[in-house]
Amino acid sequence: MINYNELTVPEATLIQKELRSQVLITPFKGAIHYIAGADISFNKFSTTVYAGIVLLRFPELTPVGYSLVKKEVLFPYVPGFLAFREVPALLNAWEQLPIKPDVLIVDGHGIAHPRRMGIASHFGVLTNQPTIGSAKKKLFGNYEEPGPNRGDYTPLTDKQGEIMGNVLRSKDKVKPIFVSPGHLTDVAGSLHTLMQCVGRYRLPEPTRLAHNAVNQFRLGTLPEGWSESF
DNA sequence: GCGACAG
DNA sequence: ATCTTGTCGC
Repeated sequence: MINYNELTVPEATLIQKELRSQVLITPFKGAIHYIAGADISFNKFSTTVYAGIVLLRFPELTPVGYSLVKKEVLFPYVPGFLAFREVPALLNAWEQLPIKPDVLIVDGHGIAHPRRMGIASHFGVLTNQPTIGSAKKKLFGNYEEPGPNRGDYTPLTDKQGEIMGNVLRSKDKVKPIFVSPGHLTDVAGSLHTLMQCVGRYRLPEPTRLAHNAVNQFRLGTLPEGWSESF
């Protein structure tokens, strides 16, 4: 694989345009037995990132274990190019998983991106894995504010009216989250699956647990590697 | 030129 | 993303 650390933004843009043709937006078939959440944590001004993937049983959402990996990253955070900063470390965490989930939820957007290549789509294409993008803020597109109750949602569209994903109120009266298909699933399917992952918090369980895990890892409370004890 | 801008 | 205490609303 290409070394993302030495890329320029123009070069990264070319890679996104190439990968874009490989993204497959199609209804997800089959049952989901395992689902996972991926996230990254780091200290401000540091080049060390702490990546993690938490595996859960589905639909119970009971955690099975987590994969934690530390890595040096030089590519800076540039809106629209998050994948070049976080994907390398996440791939290492992915390789370390003893069981691959049927679907992976990534913290960021899927095709709701200027070039349809958000981090969830990027990771999905590289691993040939069904992925869903779940972000806390909009990156690209237009939408109407969804209703105030849990479960209310509105479409996120591009400048041509094409629906890229949905804006979902995951909890009563909290800021909505942005859900879009990454790879090997579609807009309706990604929303449906994600809704089944929302518990009593704003963020879906896979993402929330992954966020907790990488933070504990960064702070030295959890060890690197694969572990089944929480 | 101006506003927007995942983590 | 991370750093942070109290504070407002349900």
